[in-house]
Amino acid sequence: MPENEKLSAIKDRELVEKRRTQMVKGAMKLFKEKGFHRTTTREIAKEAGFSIGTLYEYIRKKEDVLFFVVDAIYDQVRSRLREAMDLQYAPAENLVKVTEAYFILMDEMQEEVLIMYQEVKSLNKESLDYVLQKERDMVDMLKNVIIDCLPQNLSTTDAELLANNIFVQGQMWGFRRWMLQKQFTLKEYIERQLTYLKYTLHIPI
Amino acid sequence: MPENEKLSAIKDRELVEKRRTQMVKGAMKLFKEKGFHRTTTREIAKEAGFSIGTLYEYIRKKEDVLFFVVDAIYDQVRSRLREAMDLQYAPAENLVKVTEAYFILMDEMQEEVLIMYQEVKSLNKESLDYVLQKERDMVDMLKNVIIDCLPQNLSTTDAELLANNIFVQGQMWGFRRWMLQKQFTLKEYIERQLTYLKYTLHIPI
Amino acid sequence: MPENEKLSAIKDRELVEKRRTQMVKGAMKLFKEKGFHRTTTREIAKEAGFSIGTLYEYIRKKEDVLFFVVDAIYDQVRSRLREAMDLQYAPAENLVKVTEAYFILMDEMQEEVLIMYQEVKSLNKESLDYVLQKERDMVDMLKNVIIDCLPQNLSTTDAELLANNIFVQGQMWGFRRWMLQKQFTLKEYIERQLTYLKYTLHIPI
Amino acid sequence: MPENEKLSAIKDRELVEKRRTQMVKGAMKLFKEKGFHRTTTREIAKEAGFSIGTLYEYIRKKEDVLFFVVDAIYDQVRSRLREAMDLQYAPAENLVKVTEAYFILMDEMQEEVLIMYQEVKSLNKESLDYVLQKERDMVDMLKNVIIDCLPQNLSTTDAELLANNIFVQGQMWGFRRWMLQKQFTLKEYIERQLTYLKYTLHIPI
DNA sequence: TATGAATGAGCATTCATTCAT
DNA sequence: AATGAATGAATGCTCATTCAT
Repeated sequence: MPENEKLSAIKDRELVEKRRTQMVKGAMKLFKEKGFHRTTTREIAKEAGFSIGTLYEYIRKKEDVLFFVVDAIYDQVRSRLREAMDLQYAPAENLVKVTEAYFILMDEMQEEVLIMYQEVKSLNKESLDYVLQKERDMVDMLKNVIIDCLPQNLSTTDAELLANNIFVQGQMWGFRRWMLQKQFTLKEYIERQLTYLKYTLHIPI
Repeated sequence: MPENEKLSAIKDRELVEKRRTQMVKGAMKLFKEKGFHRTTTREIAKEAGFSIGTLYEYIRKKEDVLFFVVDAIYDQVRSRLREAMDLQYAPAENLVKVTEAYFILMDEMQEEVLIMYQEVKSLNKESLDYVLQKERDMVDMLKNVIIDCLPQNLSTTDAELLANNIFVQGQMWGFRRWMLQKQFTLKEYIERQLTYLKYTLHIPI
Repeated sequence: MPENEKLSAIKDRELVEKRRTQMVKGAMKLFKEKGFHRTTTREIAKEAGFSIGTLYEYIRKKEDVLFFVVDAIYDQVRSRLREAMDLQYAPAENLVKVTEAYFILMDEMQEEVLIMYQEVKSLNKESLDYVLQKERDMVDMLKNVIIDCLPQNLSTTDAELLANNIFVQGQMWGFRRWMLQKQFTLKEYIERQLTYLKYTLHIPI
Repeated sequence: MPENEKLSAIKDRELVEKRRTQMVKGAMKLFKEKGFHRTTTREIAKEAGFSIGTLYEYIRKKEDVLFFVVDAIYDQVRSRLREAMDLQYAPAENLVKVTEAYFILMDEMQEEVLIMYQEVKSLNKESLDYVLQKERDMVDMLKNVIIDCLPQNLSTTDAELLANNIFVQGQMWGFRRWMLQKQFTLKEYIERQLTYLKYTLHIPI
């Protein structure tokens, strides 16, 4: 968020960070259980371990909590995705490793991803743009990994679309769990999706 | 909805149907604009063309409106998907036609699909199960079309997963429009996704 | 208030009138006791005899209550002032009678006048303009009565200023009661102020 | 204020004085802009140049700030009025000079006078009495000047009432500015009011 | 059947005041 | 003396739901 700084009346930056962490942790739990709209600011404050008055020393509006939560989720996903990309392999192997890591990550963060999908619309335009840019960045990371494996008949534009496909396939493991997780184990799911991807990219199985 | 019947105090079935149609139409418009939580029952009644008192003759809780809306969306998608499947072609051709039709449909119903994704969590367990069953049915329809084109190395389980992939790729055209619709026209999007699908299914381009 | 109509969600005009009367009566009592800011909307509703929800069916914001109260006060003053002017006397006599009536009126409405003086600043610009116009109208009424008694050396501009003087002298009987009402009875106060006025206008005592 | 001393926990009298001056200056500015109720203690502290904690070292309740502000206004008016009275003229001339000075003063202090009129009711009884006594003192000063010009047919009681009239006419220049300052310049206003006063007191023009 | 006035629990947000440092 | 983080009671306002007509 651009004017991150102005959001809090508290001067001690470290304290702000600490309280925000408490807040995000508490709010995340509640949002998972009942969604943003059904969670009250009082509940958030209580779950975070401080009073409603204190909560409002660190935010201006309830919506700010949502922003901090969504932002934290994105950061978490991104940092873990980066880790996976730091291990350098040969292009095809790298794609497999990164995709696997991403799918495993999405499995672990199912609830958080659901929050993003269902509540993001409650953010204001500015926060939304900010957050969507983070998503674009992550897709770009995936895209670059794909580009390294691109066969001659596919372009970087294809890489972009395929990155989106993988991205959404990772998310769908969580938000379609009622359908997918009855049919597949995570391992099976990953294997099959990777197989389809390899066919598409003409990578030998 | 299982106890569809109990929902309304009104006896005249036709009237009930008429009022529900009005209600769904009005509510859909409002949900598209501001989501379920931000829409009030008063607004729904007004948009539907009757009073708040009358609205409550046809529902018991605000949530019922959401159910009717989501149900109507599913029915709409399903019936249009059926139409597309009624035209019989050779298996591979059929898959292409049905997928194309589905993607075009998802393009037209972007807003409605967004409602489903974002508000479904507000349904109670019973309604949710009912609605998810409809989604399963539709995935099954797609799955069957895929099965007819399945190469030897893929199983019906793969068909199921691929059906899910297509299903979500259709939806993602709408809910990731901020990313996809800047890069692709609908036609391009469909062509590319079909190409990847063909590679996966070993259908010659 | 210009868009008086839009202020209420209730359709029955008569009921609106009735409820507003209740509301104004209750609010006036509370404002006299503790002022606008110290009075809560809940107290207003209770004093008016209905629930907080009902109160908000008849207003949009707390400030609207203040407007209705101030408006009612002005209307009351104006209508009683009109009555006094309807009795036709000779010019000088008329001025005396009207001024007397006005002072008596101000004595009776001390509390209400205090509300006007102390709370009017809480009205928004539009309401304030509307209300000040009413005050101008009343001053004009007084001015016209004075004009009929004007000696040669005074102009209509003087009449306007003298009208303002009388107007404020009437109000000051209430808001400076802690000083004036210890020294003078109302009768004495009126007599003396009239005497000074007669000297100024060269009316023989 | 009677227990002026008890109000602050700070021992150093000079410091107390300095802080109060800062506080009054800042609060006055804010009260002019938005009134007492709409100004928060935080804003007052900030405008005064210290922290909210420090503010509360020099007051006990928010209301105390109002008292200090009103008290300061009264002192300012009184001291300037005294200055004007120190220049000794002949009685009639003196009255004119003092009244002129008072009107000019009221013109300069319009905003402050408005604060007094509109917020004084928020003071507690004790502070109110204290403050009203100051107003009485000032009226007395004016009264004495009038007494020196009194014609035979008017008593000291008349002098008191006429002092009140002048007093309020000075204030009304500010609080009825929306009406008066469109019709008159300050000079015109003063001239006319003085003329009426002279007629009343039988002072030759 | 239809209406819409009434209700009040519930919510986000504010702000005077305190107190440990 | 000064600071500013913490508190929570208080408040304006909303809105799903009911029910008398």
